[in-house]
Amino acid sequence: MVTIRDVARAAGVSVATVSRVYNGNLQVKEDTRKRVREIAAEMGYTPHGGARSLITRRTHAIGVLLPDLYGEFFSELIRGIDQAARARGYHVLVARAGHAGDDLLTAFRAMRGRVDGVIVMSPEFDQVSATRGLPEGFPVVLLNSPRTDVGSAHFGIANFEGAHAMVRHLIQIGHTRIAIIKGAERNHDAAERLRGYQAALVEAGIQLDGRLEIPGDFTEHGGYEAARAILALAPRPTAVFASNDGMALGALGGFRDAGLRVPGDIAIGGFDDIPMARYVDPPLTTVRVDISTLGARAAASLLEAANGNSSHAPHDETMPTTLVVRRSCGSSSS
Amino acid sequence: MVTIRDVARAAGVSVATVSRVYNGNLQVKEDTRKRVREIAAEMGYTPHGGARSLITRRTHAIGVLLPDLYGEFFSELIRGIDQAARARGYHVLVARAGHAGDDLLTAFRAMRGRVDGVIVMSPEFDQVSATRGLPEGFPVVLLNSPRTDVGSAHFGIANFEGAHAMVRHLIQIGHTRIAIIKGAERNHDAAERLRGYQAALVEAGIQLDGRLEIPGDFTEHGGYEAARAILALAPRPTAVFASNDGMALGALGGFRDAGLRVPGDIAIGGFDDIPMARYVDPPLTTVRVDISTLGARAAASLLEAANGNSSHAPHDETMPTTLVVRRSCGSSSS
DNA sequence: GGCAACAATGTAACCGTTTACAGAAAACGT
DNA sequence: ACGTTTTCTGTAAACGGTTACATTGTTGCC
Repeated sequence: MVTIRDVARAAGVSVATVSRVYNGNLQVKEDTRKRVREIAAEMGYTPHGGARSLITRRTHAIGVLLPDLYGEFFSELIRGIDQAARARGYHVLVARAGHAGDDLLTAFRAMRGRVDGVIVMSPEFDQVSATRGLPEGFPVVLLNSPRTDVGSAHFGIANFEGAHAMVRHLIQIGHTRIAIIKGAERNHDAAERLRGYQAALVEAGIQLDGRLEIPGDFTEHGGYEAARAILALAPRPTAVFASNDGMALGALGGFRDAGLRVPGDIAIGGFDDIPMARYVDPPLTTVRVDISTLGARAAASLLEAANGNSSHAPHDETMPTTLVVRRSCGSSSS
Repeated sequence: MVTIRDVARAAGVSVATVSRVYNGNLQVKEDTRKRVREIAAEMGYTPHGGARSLITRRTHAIGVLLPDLYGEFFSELIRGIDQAARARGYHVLVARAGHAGDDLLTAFRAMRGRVDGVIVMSPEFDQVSATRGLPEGFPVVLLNSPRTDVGSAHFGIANFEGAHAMVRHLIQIGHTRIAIIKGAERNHDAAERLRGYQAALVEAGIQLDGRLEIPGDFTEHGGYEAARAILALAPRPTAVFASNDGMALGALGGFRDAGLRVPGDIAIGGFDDIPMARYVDPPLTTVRVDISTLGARAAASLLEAANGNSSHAPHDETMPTTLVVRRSCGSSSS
């Protein structure tokens, strides 16, 4: 591996000069610069990023800690983050930071000295506490987590509003007995969506009924199971709000296997608007979230903080959601 | 930011001792070790990965260069890579290495000193050449690229065999006039799938017809456009093999918009078996590829090479594919 | 008690860069 | 010709760790 010293020796200059050439420092005579460039190219020299960042204290990379790497939600998120990062000349280090206790902390440690800041998504309440005891002043932005004093910024989704809009829509088209398939326990997004559901019902003067709040886990399989639980209810709900599209899809399968027609016999609404939502039969009414933009915004905010431009106070941004009406609920004209 | 020297001073030992404690070196007395650990924890010390890797020459990270970060193919790939990497204590650095000329080379340079090896996916023929002029001995595994002498290993998909099996299936259930929607130009996977299609036809004694080879670009929109081109053909093909599922979905929409029934009026087959394939109506007959395993295998191979265990000669592995028959082609019983 | 062997720790060189500071050479004004 | 400034280049000290080697303190053995 050829180092800056090898190049310097070959070009008959000092390492400082070579370094200056590579950093666009103007204080180098034109022909010296040219000679160094040529020799370096010839030798196949590439500056060692690690060494450089040791002294400059900038890695030009940001870390992303995610609970999971599965599915379109994350691919969209990473896409948005990468896009914003690369636009500013930054790289992206991705890692799974599991659900297990100190997993997050371990991942954090591993990133020390490798990244200029971290985007953390840890929807589980307790994990955020693990974020404490991290080097202070280290830029962190939190995604979809309950607001805390940790982190320089916080980005989230309008879970409450989205769920609220969805359920209000169901009520508007005539449903009064509406079940919800809840998201994972101790998950912040899930809790907010449940709140939105309840608020919409209360506003419409509909009595809350705990039996209509079916446990779920955000997986397709969980949705399928939930559908069976719903079928056992008497009287049967006429509509179901699944806390995410994955579960909505599972429930769709469950109902169909039981011989019910959607939306004829039972209406279903989801949340997220994953690309698949448009393709199922019937197409899924759901709540759209622009995930890649969420990621891009988070990355942009992180990089601002990392570059000291954190002029503005701790940032807290919530991405709006929009209701996307398709056929799985029956249109309002039905 | 607290360094190893701060800890050493506070604990009244030398930096060497602290370092030894953190590297599990046994040559440290039990109570010294304990004291150092306590003080370090109290001060919130975290070893600086960058500094460490400078001298150890191991970063415990691998880089992944992808042409795109969009869709389920990549999310699955990254998931597999991350899984294999983390199982061995490695991290993953993801970057888009665009289609533009020397983009790949730039990305490569940026990774120098940050990763122990790189997984490169560059289905475009010409890009691989850019891979030359990289530090020799640097572990690189190529994904879905034409075989070359570059890189320590090569992983791919059985594109030819998969396409061949798909088309043979179409022939078996009675089709003789079969169109193909081709993949992106100059793309290796696309070229192989086309070869598989042609071979299956030739084997069945069916005359090749260039007009049945519709251009495509692997996007859903491209599939939609291709469907319109196919409808203009006379006589109309009775079956279409789309070079990937995205285009198959687009074509499905195109045919439906034109009032055709699938598979009644025209059969469609795809390639990849993205999760969505199961959910569309009718469910898509396609060729399954285990993408996350592909990623995991590639990562495992890379890490072996990076750790000098490259006992075996340059590795070349092809992931098998399996035909998944669903309803979009009509079953063989039809 | 003296000496070898061993265990625990310290000293300092090194990894590949950047950059403050200093020195040399060239250009300038008088 | 000479001092002064300006431009270019070199020297060496960081950055935060690891590790070969040297040093010190113990123990075991005769």
